[in-house]
Amino acid sequence: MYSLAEENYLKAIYKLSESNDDSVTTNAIAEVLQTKPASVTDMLKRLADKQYINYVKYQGVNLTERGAQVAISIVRKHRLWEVFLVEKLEFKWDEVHEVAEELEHISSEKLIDALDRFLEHPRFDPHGDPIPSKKGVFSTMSFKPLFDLPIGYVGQMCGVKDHTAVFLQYLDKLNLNLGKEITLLERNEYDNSLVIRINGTDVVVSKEVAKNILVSDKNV
Amino acid sequence: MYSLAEENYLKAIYKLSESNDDSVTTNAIAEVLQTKPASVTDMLKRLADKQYINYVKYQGVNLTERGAQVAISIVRKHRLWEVFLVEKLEFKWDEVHEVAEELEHISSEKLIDALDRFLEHPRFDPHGDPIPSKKGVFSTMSFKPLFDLPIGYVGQMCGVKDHTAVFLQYLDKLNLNLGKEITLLERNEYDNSLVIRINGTDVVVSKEVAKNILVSDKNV
DNA sequence: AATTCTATTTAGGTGAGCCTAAATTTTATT
DNA sequence: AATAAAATTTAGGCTCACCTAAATAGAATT
Repeated sequence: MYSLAEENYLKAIYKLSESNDDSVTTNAIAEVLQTKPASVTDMLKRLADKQYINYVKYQGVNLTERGAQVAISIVRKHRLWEVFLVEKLEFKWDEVHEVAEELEHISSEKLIDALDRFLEHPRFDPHGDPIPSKKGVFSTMSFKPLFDLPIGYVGQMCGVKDHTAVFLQYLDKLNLNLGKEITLLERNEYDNSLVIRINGTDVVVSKEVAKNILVSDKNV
Repeated sequence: MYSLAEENYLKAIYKLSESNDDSVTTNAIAEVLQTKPASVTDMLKRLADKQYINYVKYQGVNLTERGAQVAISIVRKHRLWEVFLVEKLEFKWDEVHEVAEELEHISSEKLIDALDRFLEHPRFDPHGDPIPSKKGVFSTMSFKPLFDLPIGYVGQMCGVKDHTAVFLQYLDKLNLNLGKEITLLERNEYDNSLVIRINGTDVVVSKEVAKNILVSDKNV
C-alpha cells in the first residue's frame, strides 16, 4: 500500500520523465507538486527505500518497474474517471481535472475494472490522451501538433497538449472539439499564426494555440 | 476543509448518536474507528476547537449543527455511491461498503450533484437506508423489523439493519432482496424463529435474522 | 461512605510529510 | 582552474494523527 503523498510523487515523477528522458530533478518535482525541494528530498529517500525509484544523491531520480506500475495505474484511473465525468455526468472537458485528481486515488481494483467495462473500454480520455490498459499498455497515438502540418492538410482533432481550463475553454469558443475536422489553409510567415477551417468557418489561431492542438497523423 | 480523519470521526459520532440519543462516549468512538481511546480524546479536542462537536471532559460528545452537516453530507455521498455501484457497475449489495467508504470522501459538490442526477435522485440506497437530500433531509421511513409484525402480515422487504457481507449473502441465499414480498406465517414460541413465505417458498428464519430485516409498515 | 472497577484523560513519544535556514555539491562562467 | 551561481541535501522544527503507560474522574459495589 502507498499513501496519497507517495502516489502523487510517483505520478509527478512519471509525468516528468515522459517529457524529458533524462532523470528527473528535485526542483522539477517540487515545482509540479507545489512544495519545497527539501520536502522532495525527504520523500525521495522514502520512495527509494521502498524501491519505487532509483535515487542517487544530487543526480535525480527515475522510476523502478514497481514505481512505474503504480504511476501508470494512477494515470489509468485518472483518465477513466475523466471519461466517466464527461460521458456520463455531463461534465465539460475543462471541468474534469480537479475531480479526477481526487478520484484517481480510490484504490479498489474491482471498481476500476467495473468502471472500464461500464464505459466500454475507452482508449482515450476527453483530452485525447491514451488510457493505458490494466497491464499498463498505451494505445500508440501518432498525433501531431497542428502547427507542424503542411498547408492543405485535412485532419481530425485528436487531442490537446495543454490541459488548462482556459485553453480548453478557448477551443470551445472556436468550436473545436475532439473529432472535429480541421483544414489547414494558410500560414502567416510573420508570426506563424495559421488560418484553419472548422465546420466551414475560417479562423486564425496563433502559433501557441496551434502547437497545443493535436491532429491525427495519417503519415503526411 | 476537513481531513479524512476528521470526516471519519464526525461520521462515527453521527452514527453512534443515531442509535443512542445520549451523548456519545470516547470508548464507543474508539471501538467504531478501531483506534485507542487516548487517540479519540486527542481528536475530540481538535474537533471541539473547530466547533464541530460539543465536548465536555468525561461527559461524552455530540455534534454541533456544523458537525452534523458534515456528517450528513458524508452519509449522502456514501449512499449515492452505493447506488451507483449497484445500479451502474453491477456490484452486489454485500460488496459496496468498503469502496463507498473511500468514495464518500471525494469533496466535489458538483460531482455529487451530477451523480445524484445521473442516478435519478434515488431516495434509498441498496440496503434500504434513506439518502439525505442536499439540504440534509431524510425521507422518513416507517420500516419495522420483520420480527415485530403479527402473524399473517404481508409486506415488502425494504431494508436491513445489519450491513455485514455475511448477513447480506445469507439473505441472497434465502432469495431475499429489497422489494421482495414476505408473508409471515408462523412464530415458533420456543426460540422465536419465524416461518415466512418468499416467492411461494416457505423458509424459517431465526430471531436474529428477523430482527435485522426491515419491512414496509402500512400501520399494522 | 469507602472501595473497587471502568472510562477517560494526560503525559510523553512516534512517523509521515511538510517547513526554513544553513551547508554542501554540481554546474556554469569567467 | 578558480570562482560564482544554482541545485540539492542536511539539520532541526512543526503539525497531525496515532501510540503506551500512568494518572484521574466517575460509576458500581459492598
